[in-house]
Amino acid sequence: MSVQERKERERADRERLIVATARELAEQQGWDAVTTRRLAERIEYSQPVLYSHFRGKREIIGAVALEGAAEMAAALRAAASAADGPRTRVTALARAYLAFAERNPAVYDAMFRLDGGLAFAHEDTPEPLKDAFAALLETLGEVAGDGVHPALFTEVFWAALHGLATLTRAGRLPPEDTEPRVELLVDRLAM
Amino acid sequence: MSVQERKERERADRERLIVATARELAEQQGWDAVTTRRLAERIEYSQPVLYSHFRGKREIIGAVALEGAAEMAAALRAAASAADGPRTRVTALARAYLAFAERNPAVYDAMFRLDGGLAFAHEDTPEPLKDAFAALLETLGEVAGDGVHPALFTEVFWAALHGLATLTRAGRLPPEDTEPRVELLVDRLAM
DNA sequence: CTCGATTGTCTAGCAATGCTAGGATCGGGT
DNA sequence: ACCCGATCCTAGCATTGCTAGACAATCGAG
Repeated sequence: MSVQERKERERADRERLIVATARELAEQQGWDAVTTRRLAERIEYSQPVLYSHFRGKREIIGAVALEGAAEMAAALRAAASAADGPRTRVTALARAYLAFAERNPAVYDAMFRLDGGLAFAHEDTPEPLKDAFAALLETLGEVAGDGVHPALFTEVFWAALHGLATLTRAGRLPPEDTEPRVELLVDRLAM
Repeated sequence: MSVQERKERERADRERLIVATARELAEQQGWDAVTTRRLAERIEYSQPVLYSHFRGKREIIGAVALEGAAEMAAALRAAASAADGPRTRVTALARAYLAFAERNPAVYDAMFRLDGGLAFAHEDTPEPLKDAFAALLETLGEVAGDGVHPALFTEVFWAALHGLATLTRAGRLPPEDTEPRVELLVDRLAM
């Protein structure tokens, strides 16, 4: 039985290696550079091995997205818990969100821009994604205001952050004024 | 001289045909289905003809984006001018923006999601893009509030709209609650 | 310890993609 | 009528995601 366990462990290790390598490569040279061949070469296996772990490239992107979602949730909670007072927490949360997007552009793309074959807003939404939304909700729910559904408020606030993140990264918004944008957003939206 | 003029006219016609066909195909089957071969077949020319008009696929996407930007600017202005009172105008503008994104998903993708090789927020930003932003600014500048730079306010509001549009289209947000989201956004952000 | 079977991995190849070189063909000007 | 240039197409390249089939290593049974 121990033999089989070792094999499973090795398999799991290799799967982690694939995901980590894909992420690394994407952060270094962009997702376009993440081809199955290059990825296979980096992990020092042949291409078909990838397909014994994942159904295809999409699933690899999805795996990176899930890993990123977990990290993001942790980062958001850490930032929020370091601040006190609901509004301060919201500001810290917003800054942490945008900082995460800026520091991990490839991961952010995997989560929200690319098609990782993940389901959202459904029953079968993967746990890390639901948890990342929950992390937002925890802090944002406090400042939704009377008569406003916390989830709805969180969606709107999240959409605004997502818009800022993507438009900035795509060069649609000059990056210098990020801070005043955050302040304006929190000032107006949070009650 | 007339011969040359006719040729130029025909060339311009064909270029419009290429852009229109690319857009149509993208709206019907998504941008993934817009391959140079399929596109060439639809316009009843061979592939290399495309490259005598555009440097590559990116530029074709860019052309669709510019066309879309002009349309969007017109749609936004029409919606805004049909409403009176600054806040009502903003609501109308927001609805028009999201409606445009929903009705022309491929065009919206070309404008903001895909890489069309266009420059933003620079000197050399194409006119239609600057004009679309101007259309937003005209209406949103009125409700920026005291001491808030109209352009900055417009950027934030735009980012929020963009976030709602993309997250909804990507299935990240359930589409039913779009209207209350818009109301919340206008309620809080507009002064 | 040996042998068959199963499991795992790689080589080789497919169809589709964006893009380009080279030759054929058509038309206008002299 | 002829030539020359513009215009267009056939054919092909390298790269992509993905897969079939051959090969080797490993494990369990006798």
